[in-house]
Amino acid sequence: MGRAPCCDKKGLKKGPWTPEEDLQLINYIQAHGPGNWRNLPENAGLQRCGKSCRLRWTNYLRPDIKRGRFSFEEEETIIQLHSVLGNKWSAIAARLPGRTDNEIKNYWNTHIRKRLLRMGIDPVTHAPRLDLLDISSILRSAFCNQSLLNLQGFLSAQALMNPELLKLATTLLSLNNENPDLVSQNLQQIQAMNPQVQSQVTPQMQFSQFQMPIQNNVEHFSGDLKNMGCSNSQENSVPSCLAENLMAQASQADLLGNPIFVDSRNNTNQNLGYDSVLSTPLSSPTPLNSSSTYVNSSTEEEKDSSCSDWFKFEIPESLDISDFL
DNA sequence: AAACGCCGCAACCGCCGAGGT
DNA sequence: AACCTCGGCGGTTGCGGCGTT
Repeated sequence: MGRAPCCDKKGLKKGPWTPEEDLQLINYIQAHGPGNWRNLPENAGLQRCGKSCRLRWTNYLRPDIKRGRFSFEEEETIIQLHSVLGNKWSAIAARLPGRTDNEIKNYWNTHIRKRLLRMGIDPVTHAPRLDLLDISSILRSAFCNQSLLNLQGFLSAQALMNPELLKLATTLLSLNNENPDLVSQNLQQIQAMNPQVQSQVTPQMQFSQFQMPIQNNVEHFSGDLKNMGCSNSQENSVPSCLAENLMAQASQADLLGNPIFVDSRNNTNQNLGYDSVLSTPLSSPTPLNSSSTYVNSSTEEEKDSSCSDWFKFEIPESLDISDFL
């Protein structure tokens, strides 16, 4: 049985709301409350359907609506929540007081989604796009923009997604004969986080001291690719059979590229990004692992630059990386 | 200055689930 | 159980503003 329209649409006005209509709606709701949206237009003297009134009120006229640019913290929150909730805009909006689902949806589609795509991150899975992951460009970008190479963050956040990247990083460090202290320092940090992982590669590199979950994911992931009979997806989206793997891998690092180190001793994450998201009360949104501040007047390019920090890592000045570029 | 194209956002559309009868 | 209404949600559209040519 076909559904009856929410109201008789004959003679009802559509399109942009006028200030007079807005005032009428505001005055009515302030005096009587929304009540039954279906009957509201008639009672308020508006030539609109109830649905239009409700949308106008909830998305624009509500007094607690926050207008203006999204802050960096809000943007981080949206990205993290989207990675968990998907396109559940209302659920995301519930954690961003003053923001509507429509506004968040628009902001995602017009800003965040495009930025993620530019960065080679699939906005659906939040994993690097396998077909576009260009190692040299990532490295070039990072090396040009930053003189810092945070090896552990780099490897944990990115190498686990791509065995080639892992190999490249290994080679990178192997070139670092002139600065063994840095290698030692990084490895000590890694070892401190995973003391039980045994060495599998060369003694000087000891890359297997990285987390076993990473290794397992890489192997598992490679296996999936083999099973699919494809080694390089042509599609933007990740094949559905890979989605779970990718999400699992993505969960190893938060969206700022900060690795979520799994402590195999007690099986807890040292970076509780998602947990903090999920446990955040509705009334008190938190910056979600952000120590940075974002000025509203920043440009999109500045935001891109900020996001380039996702690939930030430290690199010693003595390390010649030109061979890779 | 005009034409054109792109982009952002408000608003609309259609579907769905919950709840009432 | 079947039907109906309503509110809510996500996807899509279309208009206006802005930049470029």
